[in-house]
Amino acid sequence: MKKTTILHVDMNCFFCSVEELLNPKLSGKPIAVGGKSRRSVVSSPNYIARQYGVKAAMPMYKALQKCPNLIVVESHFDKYEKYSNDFITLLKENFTNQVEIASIDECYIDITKILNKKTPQYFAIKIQNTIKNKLGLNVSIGIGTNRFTAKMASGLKKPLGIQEINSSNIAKTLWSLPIEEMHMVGPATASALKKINILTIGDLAKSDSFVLQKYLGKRAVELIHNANGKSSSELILSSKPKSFSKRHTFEYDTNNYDEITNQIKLQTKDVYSQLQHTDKLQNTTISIVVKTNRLTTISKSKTLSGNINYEIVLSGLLELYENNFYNKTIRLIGVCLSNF
DNA sequence: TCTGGGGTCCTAGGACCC
DNA sequence: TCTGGGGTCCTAGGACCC
Repeated sequence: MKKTTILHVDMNCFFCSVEELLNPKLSGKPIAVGGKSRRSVVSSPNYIARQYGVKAAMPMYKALQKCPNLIVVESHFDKYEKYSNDFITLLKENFTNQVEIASIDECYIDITKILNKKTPQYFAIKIQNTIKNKLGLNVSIGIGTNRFTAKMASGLKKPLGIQEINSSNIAKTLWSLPIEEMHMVGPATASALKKINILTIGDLAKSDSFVLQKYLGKRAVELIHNANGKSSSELILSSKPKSFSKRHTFEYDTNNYDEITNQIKLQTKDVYSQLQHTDKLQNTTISIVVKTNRLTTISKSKTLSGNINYEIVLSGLLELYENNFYNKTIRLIGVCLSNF
């Protein structure tokens, strides 16, 4: 059986790169895509901004402290979506339809069947050139035998990098990295692992899955597999959305009934119109999400049986709000539709 | 005058059914 | 005369990703 070859293709600083394409005056300057209000954060900084210590998810005021001449550009999601669609279409038309969309700026490609004695590097270079020539965007490409190694590989060389992780170099490329740099290991898992002296991806690779399950539950097995370069190479070629949501952080915390319910109405309208493009409108779960301070999120939901329409959804959401949060001072309000 | 917004997946407890 | 066992659905919350 032929060995599977997966590429992970990642567009570098995607939002910023699109903004620079649309407005060439921005290039060569430190920029960050994100909101301009007092509680906004950075969605995407370009490489120049990163040199000043600006990072994604950083509060914008903090980014401006680190880089006073930072140019803040408000996001244009419709444009990013267009570039993202073009990116996927180019790959499918020029290479293979074995493409899994991982997010707005990245995908996995299974090139096993189109290799024909050529190397993965040959295709990686060809893909980089195609995206650069047709869209004007830079991509980093990771080569692996499965999604995990490909994903980790693309992160090793940026921008415009090509890196392979295979069984002969996994120890050298991956195992020395600190555990928090592993895909799917966030702050909570990293601190749990550090407590039991698992500090690097190599430590995790060599750890005992039975012991680790006591700390991480079922996830332990998959994480150890990944660290050893043995995860799934099966791509998910198409999937339907499982939920639609909207949320909004108020400029200042509020308990104002009109202000909050107006937000709920706006969000519901938006989210419901997305739902109409799906085929089924039955047994839908509606949820209200609230943040009372910056740390805690509370959600209240209920499942509506039978057929639904906009009026039923909106009155259900308003009822959830009134029954649970009326007169409470809140930081964020959100609505979510799921389970359809 | 600290930390957005849009998603996915998993887990745990309770209700309810047979 | 004091509570089995299997299964499913619903709800709430947490962790993670970009």
